[in-house]
Parts: sequence; structure tokens; C-alpha cells
Amino acid sequence: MSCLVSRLRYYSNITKNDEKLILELEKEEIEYKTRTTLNLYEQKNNLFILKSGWLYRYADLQDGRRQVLRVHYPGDIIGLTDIAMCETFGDLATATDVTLCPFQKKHLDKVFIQSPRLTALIFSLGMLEEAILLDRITMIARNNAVNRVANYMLELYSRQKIHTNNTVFTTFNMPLTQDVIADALGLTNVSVSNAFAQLKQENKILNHRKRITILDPDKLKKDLNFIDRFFEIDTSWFPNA
Amino acid sequence: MSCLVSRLRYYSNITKNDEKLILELEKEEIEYKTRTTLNLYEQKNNLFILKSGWLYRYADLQDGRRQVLRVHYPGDIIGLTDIAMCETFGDLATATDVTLCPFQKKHLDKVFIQSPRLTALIFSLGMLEEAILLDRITMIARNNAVNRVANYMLELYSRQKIHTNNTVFTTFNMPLTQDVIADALGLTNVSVSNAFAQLKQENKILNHRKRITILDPDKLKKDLNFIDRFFEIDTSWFPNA
DNA sequence: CGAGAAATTGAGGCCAATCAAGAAGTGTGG
DNA sequence: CCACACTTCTTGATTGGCCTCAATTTCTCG
Repeated sequence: MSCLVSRLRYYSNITKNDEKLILELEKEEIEYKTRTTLNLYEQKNNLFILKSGWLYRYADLQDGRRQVLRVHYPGDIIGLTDIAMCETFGDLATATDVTLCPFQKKHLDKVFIQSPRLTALIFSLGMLEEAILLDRITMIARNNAVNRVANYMLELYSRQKIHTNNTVFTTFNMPLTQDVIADALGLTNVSVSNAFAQLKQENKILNHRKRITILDPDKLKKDLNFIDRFFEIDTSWFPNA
Repeated sequence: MSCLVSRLRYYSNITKNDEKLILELEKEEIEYKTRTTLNLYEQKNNLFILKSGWLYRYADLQDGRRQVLRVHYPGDIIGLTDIAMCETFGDLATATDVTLCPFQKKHLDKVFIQSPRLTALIFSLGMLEEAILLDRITMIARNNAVNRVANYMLELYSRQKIHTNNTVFTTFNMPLTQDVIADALGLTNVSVSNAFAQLKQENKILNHRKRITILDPDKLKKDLNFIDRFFEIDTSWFPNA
């Protein structure tokens, strides 16, 4: 039913009550068409659970360029990053048709009070995201355009594996335009296009009509020193309650 | 007494019991000399509270270069990022003499069980760090060398204000070498040196003997579109318990 | 004071940005 | 099913900023 619940279950066993806590946050649903920006998001104190589709958060820069900060997949909790801040930053835009479950920031306190274990799990997923951002900083700071694009495709590949319970093949949907990829990696659409051309020529990655094929993921991971942090988390320290 | 407690107090009121929970984590103390790497860190399941000094986490890359992932200040909890992972990543090195309080990951569960409010506060500080990483990604991806260095100095300036309860002047200690700054920003030491030279020539930032002077912080912040996320966090949704 | 670390300065090369034009793909209405 | 408009992608020529390599100076600390 709930893709957030199934994602949480992927990492750790959760109780009936934990599940109820999550489902209560998913009561309301809103749909958005592809290629729209969410003005709803301007409502403060709202978080979202993403039920279906892809969307991304971006920031407009002074000079008219923009930076894509994060891409979200079904089962993601959107807005945890600015839970700490009085004002949100960045806007949200849809890359496909999307279904969201909005809920008040305030309603999270029930989770913190009632289930230390679920709290620890959500906390850990947040920290995992942070580790991935550190990886991305390294990647952007130290890799050329081709490796950045290849690395990013591996990240999308690994993410989809978790979000779909390992039922993903080396060919998968990738609805992001090259403009979005460029803005995520600090490149231009021209460089992204050239990078894909080279990856195709080297028989590493094919992209055709919003579908990506990674020909030999394991070899590519090794060549790029790609670390798959999505595979598992350490639950050994979690409170039992 | 405890700089972590005083930092937490900066953001929110905490109870006597919360304070006791923190102090219990700070029972043990270890000291390290400047310019050493911490092999202790290889012990899994250890987190640290930084009592005094600066240290940074870095990752060695395949080609011999390295990426500085994060710089830590007194009052920081070190290792939250890899709390989610079975294996830690990156090494720690000291930039000054340092005093650390190591504690077992497992001991965090007491915090999660006994104090939802303290948990929410630590959680929020983690999310704040994440927001700052998103800012840094934007900065690295989209700014030239001079702006990157200037932006980073503003970040250090803002951080020190929080960690020292606003008693910081526009001149402050900055013990990082230009090699470390370069590795944090995806530059070379040569570029950092050139950037400082230009910032000095433009009367924006002076650096002399590990001391930084920002001549007009407010103007510089405005010019660089620098967002100070350290100033406050939103505690409105915190559980009261 | 002296040795090692850190910072400065300069010359040359390379990668990605920019600008621009055209091709391919997508979606809508008749 | 086709025509048309719009978005997305491709390809090429030029330019600029940062890296690399290297030599020298300045700083730091025992």
C-alpha cells in the first residue's frame, strides 16, 4: 500500500503502531501534472510523502541559472531538510505526473514521542542522505563531465533498486531532461549531451527516449569508485521500544 | 562547562535531564596533537563530541587527491553522518590540538527513548547540516574560485558566531591551511592563494598568519547571496516532553 | 638558527562554458 | 493521421578559467 512503509520495512522491521503512525501522515492526497512547479509548497510547515512520480527541488540563482538540489522518488519524505528552518528554501518541480501526501510539520512530534525506534529509522535515512550529499560534493568537485554523468546514472540506478524492492533491470526509466541533469551536476546541457555521446561510444551507458541502459553496472561502479550507500543501514544501535 | 550543551541551549531550552544525558556522553576524554590523523576512528560504532580545537574529515581519492568533507568545531557531534552505515567513510585529521569525548553509538538510544525533545533538537541540527551541504554543492557547482573562497570564509565566520555565543569579531582565527581549503572547495592550493590575493586587492578579505579579517561581512554576504543558516532553527514543532 | 611546511608567483595546456544553428522528439488540434 | 509549434537534444567553433608543473619566498616551530 504505502511505499514509504515498504521502504522502511526494507531496512528494518517496524511495528503495527509504527505503520499506523505513517499511514496517518498519508491521509491526504494531491496530484500534479508533469512539468509544473508547486506553489503549494510555499505553505510553510508542510512536509510531503511522495506516493508516485519523480520531482526535484531546485534553487534559482542570481544570474538566472539554477541548481537542482535533490531528486525525489516514491517513498521519499520531502522537506525533512528544511524541518530545521523557519523558512524553506528552493522550489519543487515535477519531472513526471506526481501524487503527494502533504502533512503538517507539527504532526511529526507524535512519531518522536510514540516510537523512538521509528524516529531512529527516519533519522538514519536522513543521515544516509547526508552521506550521499558528501559523495556528490566529492564527485562534482573532482570529476570531469563524463564521470559525473556516469556516476549520477549509477546513483539513480541504485536508488530505484531500493524503491522498487530490487526489481529493477539494467534498463530503467529516467525521465529527467539533460537540462535537469546538468543543473544537478554543475554542468551545461551541452556537456551532458557530449558526455552521453561518449558513454555510448565507449559502450558503457545508452540513453534513448528517457530510458537508460547501464551495460555493465558492476564494472562501471568499480571504475568510478562508486559507493552504493542505499544497500543497507546499521540498525544495531536502534532502541527496541 | 560542556560546549555541546551550551550550543544546544543557544537554539532551545533543554531540561536538567537532557543536560545529564549529554554529560554522560562526555565522560571520557582524549587529546590529540595538531596535524595527526585519528586511527582511533577506525574503531567502529564510536561517535565523538568535540570539546576543543578544529578537525576535519576527508576522503582519499583513487588518484592521490583528496576531498575534505567537513570541518568540525567545538560543540559538534562527530560521526552522526555515518550513524546509518555499517562502515564509516573518510578519515579524521586535526587542524589544531584537539580534545574529544568518544562514546558508543549504542548509547544514543537513551536519548531517543528518554527525551523526544532532545532527539528532535539533534535531528534538526543534522538537517541543518544537510541544508548547508546543499548550499555548498550550489557554491562548488556554480561559482568561480574567488567566490568559493569568499563564501567559505563567510561560512566559517557564521559558524564561529554560534559556537562562541556571538562573541566573534570580523577578525578571527582560521587555522586551516590553503591545501585544506582547496580540498574542501574542489580547487588547488594555487587557486586558493590567487583567490586570497584578489580578495585582498579588492579590500574584501585579509588573511595573515592564520587570521582572517572580513572587512564588510554584510556587504559581502549580500554580494555573494550568502545565506546564514546557523542563526536560528525552528523549534515550534518540537514535542514538549 | 635551521629545516620543513606553507604560500606565492609565473608559463603553458586542457576541459568545459558560451554562443549559435540545426536536427530530433513530443504534444496538441484539426 | 497529419501539420505545426515547442521542447529537447546534437554538433561545431571559439573563449576563458583553473589545473599542472615548477621555482622561489615566507612562515613556523623545535
